[in-house]
This record gives sequence, structure tokens and C-alpha cells, in this order.
Amino acid sequence: MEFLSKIGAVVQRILKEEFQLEVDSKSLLFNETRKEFDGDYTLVLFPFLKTTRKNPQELGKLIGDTVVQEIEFVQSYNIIKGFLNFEFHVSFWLDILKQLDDNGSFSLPNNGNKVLVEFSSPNTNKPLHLGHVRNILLGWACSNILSAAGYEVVKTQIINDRGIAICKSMLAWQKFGAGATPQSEAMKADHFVGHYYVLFEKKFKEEYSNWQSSEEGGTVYQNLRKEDQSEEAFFKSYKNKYFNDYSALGAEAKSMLLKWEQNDVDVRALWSKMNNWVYQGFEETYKNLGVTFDSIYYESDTYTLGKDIIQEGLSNGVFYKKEDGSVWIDLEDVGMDHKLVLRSDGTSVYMTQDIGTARKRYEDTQANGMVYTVADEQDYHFKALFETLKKLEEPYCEGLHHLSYGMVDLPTGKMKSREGTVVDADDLLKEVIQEAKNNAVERGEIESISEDERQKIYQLIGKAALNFFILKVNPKKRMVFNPAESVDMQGTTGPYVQNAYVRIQSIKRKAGEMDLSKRMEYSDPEPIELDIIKKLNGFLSTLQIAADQYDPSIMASYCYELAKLYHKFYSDIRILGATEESAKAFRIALGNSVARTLQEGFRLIGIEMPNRM
RNA sequence: GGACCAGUAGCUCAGCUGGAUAGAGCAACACACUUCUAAUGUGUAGGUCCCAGGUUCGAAUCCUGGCUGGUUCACCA
Repeated sequence: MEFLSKIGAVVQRILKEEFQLEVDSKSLLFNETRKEFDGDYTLVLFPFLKTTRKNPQELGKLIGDTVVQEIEFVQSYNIIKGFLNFEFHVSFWLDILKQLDDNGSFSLPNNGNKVLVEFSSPNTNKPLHLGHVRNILLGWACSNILSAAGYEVVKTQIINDRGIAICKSMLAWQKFGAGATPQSEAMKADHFVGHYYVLFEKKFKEEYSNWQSSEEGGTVYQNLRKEDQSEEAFFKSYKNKYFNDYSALGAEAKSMLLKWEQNDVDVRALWSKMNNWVYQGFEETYKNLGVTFDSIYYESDTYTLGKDIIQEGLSNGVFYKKEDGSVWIDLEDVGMDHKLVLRSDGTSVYMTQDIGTARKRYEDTQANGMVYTVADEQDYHFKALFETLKKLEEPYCEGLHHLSYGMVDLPTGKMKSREGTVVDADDLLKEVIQEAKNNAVERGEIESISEDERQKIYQLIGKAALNFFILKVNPKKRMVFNPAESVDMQGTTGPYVQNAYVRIQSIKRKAGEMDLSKRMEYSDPEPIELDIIKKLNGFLSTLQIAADQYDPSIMASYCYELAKLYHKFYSDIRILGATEESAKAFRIALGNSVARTLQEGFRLIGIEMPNRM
């Protein structure tokens, strides 16, 4: 805040002139004065007491007197213990509000950086679930926040469209589908494909179970079991081995994968057909979540990338080759291990592709930064990837960030797709919207508007509840998703914030066309009104912090706090019923400013405002 | 075993680049709608900030060591 550095400069000068004490502006911390004391901002004097050999009263008086004398907007000061509280003129805050109204901006100037934000990045064998929802909302909100903070942003995703998982769906459809289509079954297309993935797992499980009681299975168990290992525990741990070495279904799926890699025409056609169904379904979910992408990368295109860079790195000593032909990078100097970048048979690993994809994206966009929205189980991988890209001296290597987020747990424990405890993204959206509708119908505020508009409002409210519930939590924290609480619309929720906005709209409608110029005559604001102005003034610095930390929860909290102040203001103070015309005009103008700020803050975290609710 | 992340009210979370008496919401209880949308506001109650040391005028915040939960350390992705 500019005005604080003005005070800071005076303090610095005094400390230097009087005590030969050089203090840099960073160590001069001004805090907002706590509610229970008089003042706007507080300078903590303790750090200077020893070196100046003054007590707080003396030092505070010296600084306070000078600041009040030299800085026109500081009206007075008081000293409590080691805290020097500055009180500003009321007119200063009224001017701030006017400036925000006249040429206030909700974004920061372009900073010359271009950043690519990757999020969502699903597999194509099943529909999106709650885990994806957190990923998508985080990535989307971060994109908006970075964009408002002055970055040029490219939103992208990489779709994992190949591999054994999609082959399982394909195989199950081929064997058991009898030519069914999403249309013929009237199913959302990605759910249709997911159904066959589940069917495959079911048939495989049956097959495995039969094998376990067969002679062959029994022999394997007797020969390979560890001591004290129960039959159940053994077969649980043996599942992968069985899939690869014994299973007929496993063999078929693997053969399909092989054919895919050999570009078999029929398999490729089937693959395209099923992936396209999934994409149709995803598109619908993205639309309902309100997110879009600027570009899409497919793993089937990118999985071959990176090998040439490995050669490059070998020749200039970034990588080294072992006797068996495998290629590695030594990351011990940054506290990590040696990491494989190419297998001994010359095929790629995850790391290889990611190195190649990063460079391709740089070539495609010239972005000097990349943000990867990926769950925190991959922290180590991304650390290794970024260090590798640094050693390769890639031009964008200083702008890499892993937007790491914690898993989403249910109150009953972890989500496990195998145990059917996942929360489906589409179901979730439906539920919150239905809950919004139930509430709205009960309240009856919007009975008079058209059915179409009502539906639209239910959606906005339901989505607000869901988005806010997920985004209010710091990304890196593991979060508990309680379905009952996620549809809550009271307290620290999206609808609570929307409600503040709606109240303002309602007042504007009632006020009609009004000349607000009289607000300039309003000179004696209530404390709550000043609190609101201070909060409004904090929007841009909040945006900056949220962008620096890649953390939408900071913006979500800000909006909640502003809405909370407005709700209190609304209940304590007459707006349309104000006795003075100037007060009425001022309060309407203040409301307008709050509404715009809430709307913009919520837009950044992917939530739209209704005009009624 | 090494590394990383988390641990704050019954529950869900803020606060963490050190500052005044640790804050919200939910749940509980009590109040406030003839008055601008009560999806609101007010109040009561609720705390060993995981534990133990250390640094400091001052520690939920920083350091060290533990404890608990999670993740990771694959020629898997």
C-alpha cells in the first residue's frame, strides 16, 4: 500500500537522523490495528527500543509527532505498550473509496510473463470424479488469478488417452457390449465407457477368483506364499502378477495394447470411437463446471517425445549411461537421488515424456512459465522434473511450478475407485443444484420470475456452494469432503457471498435511477462503513498474494470477509431509509463498490453472481 | 529406513515472511423479521495451537528432537 510506505519513509528518516540507525523498508512492518484499539495501522516499536535506548513512550512520541506533522492524512496517534497506532483522517478513507469508484481496477498491469497452466488431465477410461473436480477448480481459479495479476495465461491439459486402462474398456465393450452405444443405452457417453471399465474389472475378478480355487492357483499359492501369509493376503498381492502371467482377459488386453502400438487399423478405430465418446462426456462436465481450455495435448501424441533431448543431454554430460544402456540423471547435488530417464531397451518412462512435452509446449507457446496442477503424490516426480529441466538449461526452467494439492477424503475415509466409493463429478453437481433448488423453493423469493431464469439461478447457487466449499481450503491441505456440508448454503459458503451481492442488487432496484453525487457531502461515516472501505482497498494486494502463492483460497476468504462486513452493515444501518440524502447516496455507492468487488473476486474463483436468489 | 506434507474449539477450516487478549463457520443454547431478500444479524458456551526443549523483549508462527496421520523413494503412470 502506497500510503504506508510514505509513513515508513518518515520513520526511516527519523531513525537514521536521530539514532544513526539504518532500517530497510522491509523490516518496517505495519499491521492493521486490532479492533479493540483506536487507529488504522500500527507500527511495532519493540525492535528499535534496544538500539535507540528509548522507552516506547519516548520513541513513539518522537515518531508520532513527526508523522502527524508531516503526513497530511495521519490525524493522530496513540501508544499502547510497544505499539504505535496511527489514526487516519476520515476524509482519507472517503477519498480512497472515490478513487476506487472512479478509476479502480481489479487487475494488475501486464508483467510480461506468459504462463501455461495445465489442469484436469484425466484418463479416458472412466468419468471425472471428485478428485478431478478439485483439480479442475483449482487450475481454473489459478488461471484466472494469474491472468488478473498480469500474466498472459494459456490453459491446457494433457489427456491420458492411451495405455492399458482404456484397452480394458475397449475389450469389455468388444466382448460384452453387443454393439451398444451411449445413444442406445441413453447414457452420458463417458459414463457409458466407464461402465465397461468396471465390467472388465468385474469379469477379471471372477476369472481370478476361479483361478484361485483351481489346481494351478493352489499350487502357486503353496509354492510362493510367505510364511504366515493368509490365502487372502497372498492373492491380493499376487493380482498384478496374475494379470500379466496367467489371465486370459489380461492377455487379451495386453494384446490389444500391443496392436494399438503397432497401429492396427481395427484397434485404432475402436480406440477412437471410445475416446470420442469419453470426450463428449467430458465436454459436458466441463461446460457444467464452467471451464474451458485454450489447447489440449494428447498422450498418444506426446509419449514419443523427449528421446532426442535425452541424446542431447547425454552428449553434453547432463545425463549418463549405465552399462546396461539405461540413461540416468544425477540429482544428488540438489538432495535427491539418481533418476532414470530412459530404459535400457531404449523406451521412455514418464520423465522422458514430460521433458519432451515441456519443450514442445515452449516451442508452441513461448511461455516462460508452466504450472502443473497435479496431486501431491507426485511431489517428488515434479521436483525431479524441474531440477532436470534446470540442468538442461531450458529457457522456461525458472518459471516452473507444481500446483500440488492434497487428496480429497470422504468422512468415511479414502475414495477408492475399486471399492466404488468415488463421488462422481456429474452426480455431485446435480446434487448441489437440487439442494439449491430445494432451498430456493422454500424461501420463495424468486417465484415470480420465469422457469428458465429460475433454473439458471439454481445452477449458479449450487455451483457456488460446490466451488466455494472446495476452493476455500488451502490447496496443499488434504481435505475432507462431507457431502452434507458441501450442499450447505449458510455460513462460510458460496451462497452466503452471493446473498450479499443479491441484497445490493435488490436495493439498487428499489432505489431506481438515482443521482449519487450527493454522496460527496457525506463526511461522518460509521465505523462499519470505514471497515468496508478498508477491505475494498485490499483487493489488489489480496490478488497479488493469491497469485504469488498460487492459492485461490486466499481470494475465497477475502470475498467471504467482504460479504460478512456487508451483511453486518446491512443489518445495522438503514440504507434506503437513511435520514440524510447524502448518507443514502453514499451507502448505495458503497454497495455498488462492494458488489463489483465481490463479483470480480468470485469470477476469479469460477463463480457467477445471480441477481436474485 | 530416507525425504516431503499435514496436526489449531466436538466437526470443517482461517491465522504461520515472529507482535497486543488465537479467529470464523457448522453443530448446541438464547435473541432479532408490520422496516432495504432472515441463504442474515446479535449473544452464550466451547482451546494443553500434537508433545518436549531452544532462539527472542515477544513463538500457533522460526530451529532441534520426538509423536500421530498421509504421501513418496519402480527400467509403473
